[in-house]
Amino acid sequence: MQRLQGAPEECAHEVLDVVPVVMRVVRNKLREHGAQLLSVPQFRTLSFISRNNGASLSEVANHIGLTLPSMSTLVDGLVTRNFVIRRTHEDDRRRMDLTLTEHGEATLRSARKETQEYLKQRFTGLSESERGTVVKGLRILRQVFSERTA
Amino acid sequence: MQRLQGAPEECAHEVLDVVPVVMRVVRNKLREHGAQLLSVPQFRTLSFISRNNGASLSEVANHIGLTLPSMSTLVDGLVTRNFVIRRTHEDDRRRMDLTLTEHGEATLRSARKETQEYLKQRFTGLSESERGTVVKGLRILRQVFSERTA
DNA sequence: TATTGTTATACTCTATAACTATA
DNA sequence: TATAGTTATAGAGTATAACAATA
Repeated sequence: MQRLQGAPEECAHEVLDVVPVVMRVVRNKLREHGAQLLSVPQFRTLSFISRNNGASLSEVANHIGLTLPSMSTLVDGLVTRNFVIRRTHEDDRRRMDLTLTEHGEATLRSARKETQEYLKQRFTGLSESERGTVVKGLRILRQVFSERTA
Repeated sequence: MQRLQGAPEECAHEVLDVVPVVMRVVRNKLREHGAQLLSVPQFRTLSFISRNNGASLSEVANHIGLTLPSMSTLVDGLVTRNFVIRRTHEDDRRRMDLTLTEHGEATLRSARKETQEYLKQRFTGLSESERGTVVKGLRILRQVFSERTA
């Protein structure tokens, strides 16, 4: 079965098999992050808002891949925890402008750092070329799964 | 930034960035599976039991990476939906023997097929060599993240 | 009327703590 | 006493349906 490495079937199979396993490690690591534990969607939401200051709720929901009500609830939690500031947009009062607080930025930074630190360790056992393959593979996956194919 | 492809940092960064995106697509696809929608943990649990007939609850929990209570609840749902048979072990009456029903096997098969079918499509746009890279990268990831490092 | 967001409701996921049954 | 599982409880994630406010 090693010979169909280039087949779409094999890609599909490996994705279904491997991605959930990696995901679980990432989730557990993020959740360990001291008192300020973050779920994966919370982490991703903070990341997005940090990169897109003043984003609207719809924009965030769309990017993260949640429905609007789900994102509304999620952001609500982030506001309560003082990670996010939510104000109505000046011109269009239906929209919300989302930005991170200082505390939100700091939490995001340290959560990202801790998690990456941990993941990094896992990769030190590999050869440089193996790591290169991992990075290339993931970049291709990002491209494949970022397209809004619905 | 393209030049540090072989660095552990870059692996960590890509994992944190890309894996959640792919995961979401997989989850949504699994959940679309007709009336018999499965969550990712449910799907993985059915897969494991199918491959390991008569597995105990602890074994399943351990493999999937859930706590025993969480797995107990999850399996409870699968039993209710007639996907799984749960009986006490003959010799050690503390243990549970888990097996799939015919219906469970069939559901698993068709959920896997539909999801893989969908994922496959996404990969048809790639070159054979790109797909090879994806497969190789994922196999390395599996190896890295299967080790019980805690 | 169309768009942006929130609220209500309901399940699943998940953990920790406390418990029961068996060995 | 140690092991295998369950039950109780609680918070987060998520969806759909119904609603409110603004354009």
